[in-house]
Amino acid sequence: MHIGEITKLSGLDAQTIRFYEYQGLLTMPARQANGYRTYTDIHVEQLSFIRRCRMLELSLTDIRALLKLKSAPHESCEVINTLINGHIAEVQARITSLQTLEKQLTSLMSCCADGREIEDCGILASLHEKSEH
Amino acid sequence: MHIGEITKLSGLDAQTIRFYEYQGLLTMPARQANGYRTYTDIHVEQLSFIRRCRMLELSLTDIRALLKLKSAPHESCEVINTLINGHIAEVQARITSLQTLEKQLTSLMSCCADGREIEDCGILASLHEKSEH
DNA sequence: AAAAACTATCAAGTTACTATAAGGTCAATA
DNA sequence: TATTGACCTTATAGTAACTTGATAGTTTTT
Ligand SMILES: [Zn+2]
Ligand SMILES: [Zn+2]
Ligand SMILES: [Zn+2]
Ligand SMILES: [Zn+2]
Repeated sequence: MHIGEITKLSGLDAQTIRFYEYQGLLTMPARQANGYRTYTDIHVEQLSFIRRCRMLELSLTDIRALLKLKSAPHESCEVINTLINGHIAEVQARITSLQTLEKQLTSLMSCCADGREIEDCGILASLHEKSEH
Repeated sequence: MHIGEITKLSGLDAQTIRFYEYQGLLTMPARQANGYRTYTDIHVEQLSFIRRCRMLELSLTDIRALLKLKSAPHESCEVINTLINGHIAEVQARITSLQTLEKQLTSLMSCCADGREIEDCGILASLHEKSEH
């Protein structure tokens, strides 16, 4: 199949698919005499795998690592657990950080009321305060 | 003062300060005959303001908007409230999205146990599943 | 005088695409 | 047959906000 059909099957943009190929995440497809790429079901599977990983916001580096591990089927899968756990930790840390941010922003909002002029804006004043560390 | 001193006062890297100048976020400092930038207390204040905004993860575009508003002190500050509220909404949406992600990743982790070989890894199997939409 | 510290500019790398440009190929239609 | 339109190709640049590196000129210290 050509690239147009695999975009439909995989839900990925043609440019993105070529990009993954360039990044070494996708087995190189065969080429026709005219230069067109020819994909197989294997490519569909590979792209589905990548897409599922991306929806979990795994980085392309992480995905590359997973793909490499798949080629060593008899090693321990502990590395995979470690990778996913590391990713979970990143996500949790980011949630915590954003929750702190949300509190700060909400508190900032409470510094101002409607109908003020900009020179009296409590939000701007608060952003200008010297206090910190 | 030179750039080295203002890095200490502002907590920002010299390159970052030059970058902000290039981005039009910072009043252009005077130059000495040798080309060295000369900063004043005004620049320290401007950089502190930018830094505080960045710690709240406001974008440089948002900061540019805030700086522009400051030059119109008699307009209503409603736009500022809108900007910050919009930012809060972004943060909240991202938190929600990451919490969903965390659940999915935790559920993924439960698909595998220690001591398996990669070909039997439940995580990899799960990432390969066709089910979706 | 030589070395260390400071400053300058410019270019490239980071992430994972996305968009644009310019052009070759193919099938169907007028 | 000519041409339209859909499809494919490569290459380049842009996104966000820096960060790193290269190269070079200036000032201060030893
Ligand atoms: Zn990760
Ligand atoms: Zn206000
Ligand atoms: Zn924002
Ligand atoms: Zn496993």
